Amino acid sequence: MYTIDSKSYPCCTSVTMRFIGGKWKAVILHHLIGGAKRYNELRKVIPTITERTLSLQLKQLEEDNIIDRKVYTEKPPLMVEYTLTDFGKTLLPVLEAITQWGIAAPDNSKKITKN
Amino acid sequence: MYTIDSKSYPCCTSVTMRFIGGKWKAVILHHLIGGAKRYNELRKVIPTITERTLSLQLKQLEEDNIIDRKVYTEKPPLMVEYTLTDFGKTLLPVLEAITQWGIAAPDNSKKITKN
DNA sequence: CAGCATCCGCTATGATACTG
DNA sequence: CAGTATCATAGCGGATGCTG
Repeated sequence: MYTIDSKSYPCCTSVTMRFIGGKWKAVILHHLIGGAKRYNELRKVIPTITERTLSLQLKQLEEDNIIDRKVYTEKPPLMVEYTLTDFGKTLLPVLEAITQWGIAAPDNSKKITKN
Repeated sequence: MYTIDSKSYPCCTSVTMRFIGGKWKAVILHHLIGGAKRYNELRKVIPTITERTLSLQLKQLEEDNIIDRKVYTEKPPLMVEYTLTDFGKTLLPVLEAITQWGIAAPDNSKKITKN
């Protein structure tokens, strides 16, 4: 049994899902593998996420110390960059496995269409 | 861009999360890696899941052709076994990566307590 | 044993408009 | 540019009781 922020998780698998579960977190992290990205750059590569949701997910990832948020300007227009922390980088093998499966999946399931 | 059941997914990562995302699916699959398990066996190894949720998640995994449901009796008491399908087994590398990260995570983050 | 039925609150996600 | 505010909704997950 594991405890995170006063909540219980029954096994190691559920611990991982606590950090990268949900609809968007793995996708965001996937796009940060190549290096730092700005808020609007993330929006462009994930066109179906809304501003609000992206904002909330980034905040949570930052709280979990998986990504780092750096502000480069004092006054508008703002310039903010997001990068993986060292802890976040320990997720690389997981993200890689998730990505590879997603690439191969359309060949293995009729439900998935690539277009 | 990918399409599954008339919904759009912006990248391969989000496709994978469509199948194993959420709080429980990866946990359930993790416990099926070793072979077939019955409904109540799953409940025992995942004590914090409710009957209803386990039931719903199993149904969804079955619909996605990730697990197979076999009924071995005609009349009560019922005997039902769940196993990974061949398609489900393609998830093994992903589940393995998720599990390994969960095992190592408490050493890398102060937020996680093992007890 | 392996579930379904019902009710319900919470959280996640979304649409739109606005701001430092 | 990088968000926040507000409002709204859908689905997840839970509690309890019942059934073939």
